[in-house]
Amino acid sequence: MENNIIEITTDIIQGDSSEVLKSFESDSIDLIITSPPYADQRSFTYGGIPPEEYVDWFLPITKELLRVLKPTGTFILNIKEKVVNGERNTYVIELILEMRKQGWLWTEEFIWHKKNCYPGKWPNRFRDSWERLLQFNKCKQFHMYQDAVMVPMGNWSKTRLKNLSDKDKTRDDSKVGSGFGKNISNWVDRTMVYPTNVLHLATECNNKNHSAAFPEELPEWFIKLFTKEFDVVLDPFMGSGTTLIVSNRFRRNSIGIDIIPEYCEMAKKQLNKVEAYLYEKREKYGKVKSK
Amino acid sequence: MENNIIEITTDIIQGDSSEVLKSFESDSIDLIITSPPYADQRSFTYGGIPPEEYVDWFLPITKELLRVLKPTGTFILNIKEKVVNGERNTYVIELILEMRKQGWLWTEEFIWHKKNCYPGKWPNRFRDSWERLLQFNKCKQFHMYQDAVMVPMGNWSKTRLKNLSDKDKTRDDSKVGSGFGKNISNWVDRTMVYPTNVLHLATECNNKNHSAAFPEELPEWFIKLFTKEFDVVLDPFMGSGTTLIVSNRFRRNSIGIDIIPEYCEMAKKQLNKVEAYLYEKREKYGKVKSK
DNA sequence: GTTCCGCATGAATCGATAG
DNA sequence: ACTATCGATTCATGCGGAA
Repeated sequence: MENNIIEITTDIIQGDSSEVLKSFESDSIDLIITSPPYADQRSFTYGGIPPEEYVDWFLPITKELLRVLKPTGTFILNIKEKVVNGERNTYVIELILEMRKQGWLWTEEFIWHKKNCYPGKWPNRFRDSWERLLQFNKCKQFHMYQDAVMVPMGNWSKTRLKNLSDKDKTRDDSKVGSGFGKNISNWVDRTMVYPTNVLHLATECNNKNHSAAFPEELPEWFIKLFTKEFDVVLDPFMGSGTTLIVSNRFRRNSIGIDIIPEYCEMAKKQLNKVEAYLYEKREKYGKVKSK
Repeated sequence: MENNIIEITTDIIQGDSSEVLKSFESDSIDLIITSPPYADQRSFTYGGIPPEEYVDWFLPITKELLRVLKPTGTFILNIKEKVVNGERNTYVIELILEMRKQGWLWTEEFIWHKKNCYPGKWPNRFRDSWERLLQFNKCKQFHMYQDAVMVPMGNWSKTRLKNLSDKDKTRDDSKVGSGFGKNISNWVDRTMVYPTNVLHLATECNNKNHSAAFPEELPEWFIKLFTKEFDVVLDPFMGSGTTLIVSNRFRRNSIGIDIIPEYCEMAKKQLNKVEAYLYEKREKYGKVKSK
């Protein structure tokens, strides 16, 4: 058979996830990754849910997510409890317990260490520089592609990660052995190492309007770790669409849902840019291989 | 009044914390910092508690801890849930919820990022390189001395911390009051910054036998942050006595409890070494000022 | 089939030493 | 003072075998 282009589909659905998801087929999603609106007492702009209602608000959605996820799939939930009345609120840990009652397995908790976190100073509290990345699964036997997220070891990682475009990454990795001679030959044996469950990423999100945006590296890491090409990624709180853009870039199908029409528009615009860019690339570099 | 030596007391009590603590005076402790035996299904060597019994086992102790803590005091709990049957067990988050019912405030959760974590490779899991440091308080108005844990900014921190042996540290700190003050105050403006709630420490403890040891930097950080000189520090699961040794070094009174006689002996030996050393120092550098 | 325990497997960073 | 080695350190999991 000849090589042909397999289209990567990227769907944006405007609506309430708890309703929209009901029309989804069961066992159809490979990875759910999302950063839901955090509980917030004050700003009710973007679905700001009061902390005490947060669990009840979220559970109907996680119930549908459990249904639509493939048995081998994974659900990554980026969340962090707010300080309410001088205390860390408990809605996140209550949510974990309730989700387990629904049938979710709480497989792991990754830490996202935000290297440049919000500035500020308080008399009885330091700056909060980490968030939870809760991993939930349907079954113990889920897909995990660990090799896809190996990182350069030691101090190289820092200097290297600074100035790389997307393409430099792969090319760099394959060419490391040749160019620099003896210095590098020491490293060649074991340049790449497995990461741990602590992620060090700076929080640089392009879309400052969205209240719950994460940097592209975050969905990228989990998309590489838990999906392969042509798998389906779902973000039930799409926001500005970072998850979809990254999915598209790495040739994963994706679906984004958001209740706010403006975000859907914004995500569409972003995607059009990306797709135009990708189309150019295809023309330039030839057609994409089918799987 | 003349300068005179105020003795720093360091008490070691062999026994079960849930019983021993009952004889303690209420509202008498400034800081509780401890790393209790983690739940473990398998090894019952050091009070290995099965996960499903962990909360019930711990709650009577936290009840007493709440009583003996000063209203302005803090309780730091170093803990991490094990993987049980492919899932992160929930005993830690259940413990948080139950402790709040006792009256504790869950003020903050620090992350201890263990830079050199346990080896291993598993098909569906990366190495676990972080632990929780849960901060509990009795009242919202607790003592916090943020300036005491400011860190040199940028790369200096690394290079400085590298070259510090234990002796250098003590010498540093004992001299801070006198000669070096001015120099430091110059730097404070631009080189010292407040830390965040993520601690980066390597796990190297001198006492290899103890199954529940943390590195000295950990209690050091919290002792500086939450106590001043001559305050009282309590470790209800003393183990090899790291908390007491550090308390002593920084001129805090301390009390350690452990159920295992061998650990009490070990801690006493360690302390004797330290005290002999300190005595030498005093002779050399003159008497210690009273408060 | 269950559940239990023992044991082999397992990776990267830090610190000190030497060049 | 910087670099490159070596050696030491680490509160784990999953698997298999036994009860």
